[in-house]
Amino acid sequence: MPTTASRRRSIDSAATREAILDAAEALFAERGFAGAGMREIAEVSDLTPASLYNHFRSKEALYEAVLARALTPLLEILRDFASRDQSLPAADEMVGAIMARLARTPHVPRLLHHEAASGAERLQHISREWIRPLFEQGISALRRDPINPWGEGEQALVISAWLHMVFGHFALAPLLAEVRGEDPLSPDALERQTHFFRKLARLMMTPRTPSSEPDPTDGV
Amino acid sequence: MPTTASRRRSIDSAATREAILDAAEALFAERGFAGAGMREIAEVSDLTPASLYNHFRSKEALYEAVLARALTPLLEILRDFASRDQSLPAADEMVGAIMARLARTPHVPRLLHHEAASGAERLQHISREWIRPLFEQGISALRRDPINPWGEGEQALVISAWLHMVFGHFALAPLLAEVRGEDPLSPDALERQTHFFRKLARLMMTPRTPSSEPDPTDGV
Amino acid sequence: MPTTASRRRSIDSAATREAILDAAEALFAERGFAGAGMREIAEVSDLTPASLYNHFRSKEALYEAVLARALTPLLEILRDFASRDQSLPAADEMVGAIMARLARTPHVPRLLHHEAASGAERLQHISREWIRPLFEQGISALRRDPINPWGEGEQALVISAWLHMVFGHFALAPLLAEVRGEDPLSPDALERQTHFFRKLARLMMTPRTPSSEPDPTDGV
Amino acid sequence: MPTTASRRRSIDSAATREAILDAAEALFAERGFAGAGMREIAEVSDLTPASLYNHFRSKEALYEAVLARALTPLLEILRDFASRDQSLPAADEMVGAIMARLARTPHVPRLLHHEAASGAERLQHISREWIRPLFEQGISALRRDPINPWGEGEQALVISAWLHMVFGHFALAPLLAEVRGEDPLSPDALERQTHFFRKLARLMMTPRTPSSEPDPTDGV
DNA sequence: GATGAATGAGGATTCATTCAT
DNA sequence: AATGAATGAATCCTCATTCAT
Repeated sequence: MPTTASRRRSIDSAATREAILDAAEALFAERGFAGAGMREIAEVSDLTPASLYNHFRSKEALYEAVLARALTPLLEILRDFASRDQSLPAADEMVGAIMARLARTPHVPRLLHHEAASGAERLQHISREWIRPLFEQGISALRRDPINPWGEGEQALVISAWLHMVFGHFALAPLLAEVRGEDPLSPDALERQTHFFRKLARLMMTPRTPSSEPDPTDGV
Repeated sequence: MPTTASRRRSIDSAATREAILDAAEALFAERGFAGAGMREIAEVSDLTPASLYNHFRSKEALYEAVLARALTPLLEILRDFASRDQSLPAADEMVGAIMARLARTPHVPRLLHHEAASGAERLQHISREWIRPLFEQGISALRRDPINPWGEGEQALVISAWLHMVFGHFALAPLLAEVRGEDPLSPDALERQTHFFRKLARLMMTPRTPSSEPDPTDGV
Repeated sequence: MPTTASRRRSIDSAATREAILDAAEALFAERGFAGAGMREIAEVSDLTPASLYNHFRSKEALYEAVLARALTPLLEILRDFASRDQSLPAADEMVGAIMARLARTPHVPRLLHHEAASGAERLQHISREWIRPLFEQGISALRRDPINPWGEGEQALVISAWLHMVFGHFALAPLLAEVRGEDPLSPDALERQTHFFRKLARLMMTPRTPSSEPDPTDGV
Repeated sequence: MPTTASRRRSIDSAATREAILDAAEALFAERGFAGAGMREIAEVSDLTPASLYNHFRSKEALYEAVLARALTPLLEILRDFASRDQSLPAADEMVGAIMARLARTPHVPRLLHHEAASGAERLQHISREWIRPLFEQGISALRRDPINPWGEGEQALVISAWLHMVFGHFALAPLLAEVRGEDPLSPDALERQTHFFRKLARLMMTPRTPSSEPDPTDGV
């Protein structure tokens, strides 16, 4: 049974830890692992660089804690969906929920993009621990939908495409904002985007209308 | 008229310059601007760090040279497509050609992702100079296609989606390789991916079949 | 009159203090003052660095406490010998007793070596307080032995030589262990060493046999 | 064939390297590995800390270079003696020459003392590379002297004793200076010390006069 | 008496860059 | 054009120490 004092201290400590994670998440997302400095993270957290090390053993450890905290909720959403049997297209709702979630932590996709590009050691860990489950849940949801037009070999490509579209929307938001002259993360824009995704999802899940056009052959 | 010696030296110099750009492109793509070091770039180019400065004024200048060299061909492809009037869905071929091009310089999308995530000053320049034209060409191509099912407000979203899917395929390749257990950049995988993109493009350009499902309303 | 509780606490405290001194002695001996860290000392003492400061004002203070605790018994042995009048070569027994004592605290000579090499401020204190008495007792013992072959000017050198041999045996033990393939501090090795020292002591105290060899002249 | 310029640069570089080694040797000897700071070494060498790394990969590498430069001449003296067959006691001259050499680089013994006390990994290397040869040469010299009074098991102890006396004289010089009120490294003191060592060497090599005293038994 | 958290000073090392050669 | 050496600034991190609890 913790004493009042120790409970208080533990609460303070947990708050500080979260503050550090917040600062680190934003900076790592913005500048990548190498580009974000402990000094700056400390400044944003209202601490001295030395103090960070009372909470995280190293920059690496801090980074991993950021990733874990950021990715866990996503995985839980996926798991939640997988556990329910849904008659309406799974992708439709899945995307909606994830959009809502990512809207609250838009740094996550950027973190993932940085990581993905790096091809570094850490990537393996992330891939196995977080992304592969995400894929598996997505593919199994696809399989349960009997009328979708995609063959066995295309399912992974469908999931990848959604991964790119959803995560890309958030990760490339600064770029899109510049180009489109509107913040893609504003509530308004997000709603339109979600709407678009749903429309696209239904399009992608529609049983193939036997088209008269021949399948074009690539000259790639 | 340059002497033989000076022309030779100039050729050597140009070759060295390209070697540096190659090394820098790979490293900037892998680790971002901050994460790539001049020392390492020099090593890969078989030079001393000091020598890099005989070819580029600074790390910044080198980075910009890398971006320019990488993005120019893409833009040219786009311009080329825009100049021709094409009856078949523009997106279909555009994607095919860009896939083929990116397959040869897979670093480019990663560079762009790093840049996009940063939200830094440089982003403005890139956006205006490179991405906005790319968007405009894409949208104008969409508009010229009279039967596509997307409303005026959705066109930018369609282009964005394609940007995410195409660039994401290359930029997240290391991650996808881990997850899918297959290199997404292998010729085989690339062909399947292109095929998938074409199928999807036709799907997305198909005139809307009046669906019986009501348009779902978001609870986002 | 202390209460039971307070006496208990005081005993605990004393025990903790000793534990800290033990840890510190070992680490200072191994790595010198600068090389030993409070963090490590705390770990070995099963405490937090902060807790050390409940027992010692500073690292300096802890170091001095270690020295005092380590050197006092040696000085007492010396004093004890000086107080008794001994007909048999003083050095003989003195060495034996000191060997036995040092065998129990082999860190002491290493501490002294670190200190001696440093030439630092602290050295003065140690020298005056501990080493000078040791020398004086040794020299006065030499003087009381009427038949030793050493002139007045050589007495300090004799004592120095013994200091080096005895302390060196313990201080350089890790090195000797490596070289000789045997731990010089094992009971067996220590006994042989003591035996050797006694033999040498008798040799050094033997009255000079008028040698026919001329005193060699140095070509140094 | 080096150009004039490159030869000049190489000479300058070598001089700088030596300057760094000089500074490092003195500081490592005085304060040990942990106690000596790169900043201070740089200051003494009239350089910036960063510049040190143009000449040595790390503090460790610098330290090892210091040790190598310091110990090599000693080993050569030893090897030289071993190669000559000498009728007069080998130890006598060996000690003289080494004293003369150490008088010129009095830091070496202190370095060795620091190392020896540390029991660290590096010790193995030093022991095998430098000290063991020194021992072997010494013991083989002892063996070649047919009349010395030491048994087979005592030879290593004799060598150890000399190691302690000779190296101790230099390593503990700051302490002895304090205690004896005279610098043991002054030319005068060194000559007396060498003389003493020679006298002692002859004493130790004297064939055993059958003493009537019984060999004392230790009560250790 | 013990400790978790905080910190200023300093640790070694790397950074991008310059310049004489 | 190429480079070895030099460097100021910054890197991550550890240090001894303090203090509220």
